[in-house]
Amino acid sequence: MRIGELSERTGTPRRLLRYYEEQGLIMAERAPNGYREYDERFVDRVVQIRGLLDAGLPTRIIKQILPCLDKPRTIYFPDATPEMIATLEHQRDRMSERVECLTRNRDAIAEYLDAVRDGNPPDRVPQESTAS
Amino acid sequence: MRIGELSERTGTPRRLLRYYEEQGLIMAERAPNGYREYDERFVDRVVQIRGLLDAGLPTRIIKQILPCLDKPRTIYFPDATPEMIATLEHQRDRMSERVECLTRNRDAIAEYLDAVRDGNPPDRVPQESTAS
DNA sequence: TCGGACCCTCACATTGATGTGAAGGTCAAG
DNA sequence: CTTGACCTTCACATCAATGTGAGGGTCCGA
Repeated sequence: MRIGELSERTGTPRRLLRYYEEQGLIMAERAPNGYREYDERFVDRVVQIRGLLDAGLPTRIIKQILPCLDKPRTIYFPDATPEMIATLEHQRDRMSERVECLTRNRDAIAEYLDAVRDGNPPDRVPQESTAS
Repeated sequence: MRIGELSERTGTPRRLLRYYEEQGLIMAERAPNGYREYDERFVDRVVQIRGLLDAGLPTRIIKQILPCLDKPRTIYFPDATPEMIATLEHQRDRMSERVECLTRNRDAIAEYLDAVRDGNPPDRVPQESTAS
């Protein structure tokens, strides 16, 4: 598919698809006329990239971790330098911190919302019984 | 405490503490001489702000959700407008999405690291053998 | 063959979070 | 009283992610 379709299917402006390529996050084939040509797996890839960007990771880091995230491993273990390992471990831990922070605050928001909805004093333990 | 101490205790540049104030995230008292004066609870507050910023939330949103996160509720339920409720629900869901994305990718990194460690000879101990 | 819908590159603008430094006030210790 | 370590505001700089648009090529259908 070309950039327009990928853009629509991922909800990502063309401009950004080109930017991600410039940053080395995706590498498109080129048709003889110069048009970028993407295959199906770029859809998930782009969605994944956007998710990570939204979660606060810079493209520089995303570029480093993306290669390890392919389902069929394309990166051989011997290619992993000690520096890369260290980077990955660090990023893994940083991501865990982010998860904790987000979870904590999200739960606090949820608790607040529950309290507001119930109109009850917030000194009780809220419980879920609604599945929307 | 004054801005210097808060800066040191939170690992946050003074510049940013003033910026957070400018963005309405914290409101410092002023000493008669104009110096900002912070009490203990600002330490946690600033750490929390930084965590949320790092997790991709803009100051605009953080400002909206912070008031609901105080341990002893300072915001009364009647103050919650429907718009605010909707905003909070939306942010709560967005944060859940972020958590899922981060968790998924972090687990993939962890899995990769495990595989690398298993597949590599144990001479991966951090040591410099730079024969460059 | 022409128009419209694609695509290309290039380049400048903007926004949010930050860095940095100038110019100056406050205050405690020497 | 002076010095040095604080603090103040103001303002410009940077960086990453993104917006926007000019200027131009490609290709398909009327």
